[in-house]
Order: sequence, then structure tokens, then C-alpha cells
Amino acid sequence: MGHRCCSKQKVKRGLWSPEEDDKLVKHITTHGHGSWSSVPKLAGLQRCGKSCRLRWINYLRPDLKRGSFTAEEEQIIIDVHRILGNRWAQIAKHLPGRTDNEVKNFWNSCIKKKLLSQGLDPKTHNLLSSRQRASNKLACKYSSSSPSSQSQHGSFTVFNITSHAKDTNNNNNTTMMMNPPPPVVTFPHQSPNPNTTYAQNLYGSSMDTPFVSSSTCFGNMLYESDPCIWDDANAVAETFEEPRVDSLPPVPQPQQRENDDKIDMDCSLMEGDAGSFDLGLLESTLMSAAMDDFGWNF
DNA sequence: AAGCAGCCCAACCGCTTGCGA
DNA sequence: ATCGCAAGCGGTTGGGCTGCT
Repeated sequence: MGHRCCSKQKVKRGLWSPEEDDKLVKHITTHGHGSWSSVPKLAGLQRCGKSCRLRWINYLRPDLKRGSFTAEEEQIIIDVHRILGNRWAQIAKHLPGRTDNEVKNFWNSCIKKKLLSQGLDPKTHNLLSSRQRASNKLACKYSSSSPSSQSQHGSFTVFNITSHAKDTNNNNNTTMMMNPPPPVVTFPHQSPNPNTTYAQNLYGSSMDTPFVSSSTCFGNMLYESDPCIWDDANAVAETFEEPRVDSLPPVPQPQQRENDDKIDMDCSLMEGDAGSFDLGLLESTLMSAAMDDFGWNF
């Protein structure tokens, strides 16, 4: 096989030697990369341009941060991933000096397992169903609230919601464990519409016509994972052209900064308490994601 | 000490997107 | 409008390292 971009050339593959690194660094620092496809030839490397680009971006760039991820970076990754999903390049933009590849690897090797061990679905950030947890060998001590079951970094938060959501299948009021619905949050640039919600502000703060409601967001999210709950919200889920389902805030969870113990939250929180969300991060992330998706420029 | 399994992460693959001709 | 090329991106692979038996 081989790269389509360099199928006619004989190219070296595999790990880069220090000599190759040196050649590439010298070439780019003196000439810039210009067209990557021409870099190997100009730099005297038997690599394809794509490989050179990747090596530079992921390893040789002078502005790269080295070393393990900090707890703060880890939390940012989790927060942004909850909003954007596996959009590693977007996530990496929030972490100066980190690459998408690095973030992706860190997620797959560490964070994913931590979330699973917390009983959280790494894809949705929702609590796993009991069946999923049972099948998840890593989901140990899920129900424990002892500190030992929490993240080493103390940056994860498991929310134990006691909700009286209505199970539409049996019409029984049931108490269930679930992530909190998004709180109704008002921003400084609050919409004149008193019903304007969290998501409206995040996506539509500068727009006259709010196009998404928090219940829609939540409904979308739950629709994927647990349709029996809140399904009345799904009625409006398809009435607007959503940017991407995974770019909507699935379930914004309060960031518990001072106490890592699992907390019990009552759904009355959603009536007005924003908790301690990292609203700035969420807002900037969503805005940048929305701008990327829509090509907005402000 | 040797063999094995699991993990980590650098690198690759292939698809998508953007852009100019 | 379409084609081709380059870059960007996310998923996957595989080699090396580490810890366990």
C-alpha cells in the first residue's frame, strides 16, 4: 500500500530517527513548510509530505507542551468532550500546546476508563444503565460515595440525581438515577424573552430568533440514551436544523470544584440554580463550535 | 529469568473538506 | 459545475514498554 499522496515515491515509514527530525526541523524553521508535499524533497527526507506534516504537528512543533496532562487539562477535556464529542481537534484548541492526537490518546487510555469506572458512559457522559454497568467490568464501586472511588485527580463528579421523572411506559412515578437536566441559566446578555434558556444563550445570544430550547437539548440527549424519560421534549427536537447533535450540550453538569464527593442533587436545582458550572468554558466552547459549524464570524 | 498480557502512544490510513483551475 | 490536489481530521494499528505470573 502506501499513501496516495506519495504512491510513486519510495518512502520510509515507521518511527522517525533523530536525524530525520533534525532535517525536518531545520528545513521548517528556515523555510517554513509551504506545501507539505514538497517538504520531503526539499528537506532531503524519504518520507511523504503527510508524514512530515504529522511529525511536525504532533511532535516537533516548538510550542508543544510536553509531559502528562494536568488535572485542569483533564477537566477541560471532559467538559469540552461532553459538549463536542470526539472532535479532538476542536478539543485540542482549548489546550494550548496539546495536539488532537495527544488528546485523543489521553482520552482513550485514561479518561475513558475513569469515566467507565465512575459508571459514566464516555460517549454521552450520562450514567450507564444498570445493565451496561453490570457488563462493564471496570465499573467498580460505582455506587460508592467514598473518596477512594473518586478520581485520583479529584476532578470527576458523579451526580446522584433523585428525580421524579415520569416513566411514560408505565405511567408510574419512579425515582431514578440520572444526570441533571440542564439548569436554566441566565447570562449577562440575557434575552428579553424570559423563557430564554441556557442553550438559547449559548447558541443564539446574538440572534433574534432562539432556535433551541434547553428541553430540546436535553430531549435530544436523552432520546439517544433513554427514550422513556422526558420524551415530551422530543416533540420539538426536529423543528430546527440543529448544528450537530453531538455539539449540543448533552447534559451540562455542575463542576464541583471544592468537594469531590458525590452529591445528591434534587431536580429543583434546575429551577434557577446554575450550580458551579464553568459557564465561561461552556459558552466559549459552544460558541466556537457553533461558529465552526455555521461558518459564523464575529 | 522468561514468557505473556495489557497498555500507551507515535504513526498510519482513509475519508472529508477547502480551494483553485 | 466539476475535477484534482492538498490539508485536516478521526479512527485504527502496531511496536515498545511495563507489570504480572
